[in-house]
Amino acid sequence: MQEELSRNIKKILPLSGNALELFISKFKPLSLKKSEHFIRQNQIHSKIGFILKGAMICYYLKDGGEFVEDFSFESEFVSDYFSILNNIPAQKNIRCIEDTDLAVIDYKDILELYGKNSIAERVGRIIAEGLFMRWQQKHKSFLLEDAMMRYQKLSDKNPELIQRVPQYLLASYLHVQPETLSRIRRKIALG
Amino acid sequence: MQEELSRNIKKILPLSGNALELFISKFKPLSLKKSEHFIRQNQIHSKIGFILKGAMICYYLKDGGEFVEDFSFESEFVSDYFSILNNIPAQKNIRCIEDTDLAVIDYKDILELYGKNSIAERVGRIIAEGLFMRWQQKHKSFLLEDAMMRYQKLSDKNPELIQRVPQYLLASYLHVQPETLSRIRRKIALG
DNA sequence: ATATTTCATTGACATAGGTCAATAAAAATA
DNA sequence: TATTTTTATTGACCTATGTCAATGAAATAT
Repeated sequence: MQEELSRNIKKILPLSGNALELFISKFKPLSLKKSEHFIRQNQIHSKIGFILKGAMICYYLKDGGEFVEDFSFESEFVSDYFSILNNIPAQKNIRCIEDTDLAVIDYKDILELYGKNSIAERVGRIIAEGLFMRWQQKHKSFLLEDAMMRYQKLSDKNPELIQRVPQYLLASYLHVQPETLSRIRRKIALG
Repeated sequence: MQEELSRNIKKILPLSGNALELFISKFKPLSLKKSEHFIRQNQIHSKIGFILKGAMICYYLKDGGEFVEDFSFESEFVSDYFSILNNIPAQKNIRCIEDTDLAVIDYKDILELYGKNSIAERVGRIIAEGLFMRWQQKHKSFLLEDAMMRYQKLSDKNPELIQRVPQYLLASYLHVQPETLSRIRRKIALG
């Protein structure tokens, strides 16, 4: 697993040599079946997963309903980073929507790395900056675009996702009802 | 200005001694009148302001309309950090809604600091983590709460803001029309 | 101080999206 | 493969919120 992990991590983080090896060595493999949870709301945890193969969703539970916040696929990290940083129980759920292989690291190992290796601190900053940008853009799209525009942009930018994800979850992610997404799709299909 | 700035920065960033002084020394004062812009969409820039006194809004222009993303007050930073990090022209506008005194630093000075001072990198990480958390929570509230709930939580958490900001801008921030916010307020007042 | 402009409120009405129910299609399971 | 469960589509209807217009209040400028 470590070789595959190393190869994939190198692609997305500016790490090499000693720092990379030290980082990689802390990961442990974890395989989950479709519909199994990696993290559940209210659970204490500090784990961060890296997806080697598979697909997952992050969602909030509210009034018995699921509100999808995000999808994650190969070579992406999954965690409730907010709750880890604040040292509080998970605020959200992370569940597999396909059989999934993960490499899992504990946040305390990352904190240790921050102490040991000066490059780690910089990588931590760059990751956090990336997360900030991603979430700001997400908020921007909710502020400026309606559901149809969000759907069209998503299917332009990430057509695979549309295929890979059930439509009722995609609807939740776009913040409309499944019926509404179905009507949006029909409207687009007709032109 | 530097003394006042130093006092305020100390409150919000884990900086002291040399690192603090070095950081503070790079700021330049700037005073803007109500309705003047600090940053305009499409403009090239790399400045970050720290509000000493006053109030500002960040907003996007789309189809001639203003979409308010955020308000900022004393002891808060304002910038289009996204465009700075990506080295692209500003994506948004930042304008004073009161006469405002700023201390302004250029991002290149911060980059320099990252090289010189190991603590700076950590502060940069912590700031970015804070930004990530803030924007993720903002997105979460749009996903889980309606405009009335968002208004109520905001006025509980930040009653001063409600007083200080014109209602039509607050409406835009909550992503409803001014008429709708007016009706939300009436509904709440009646119970 | 007065005039002018901007902002907040309210009503009437239109419309997008939500809800509920039925059916069809697809996927999972036996 | 057959059966059952889950998901997608469609129609009818309802409710939220947007739009437009009028009025009054507040802020700003002269």
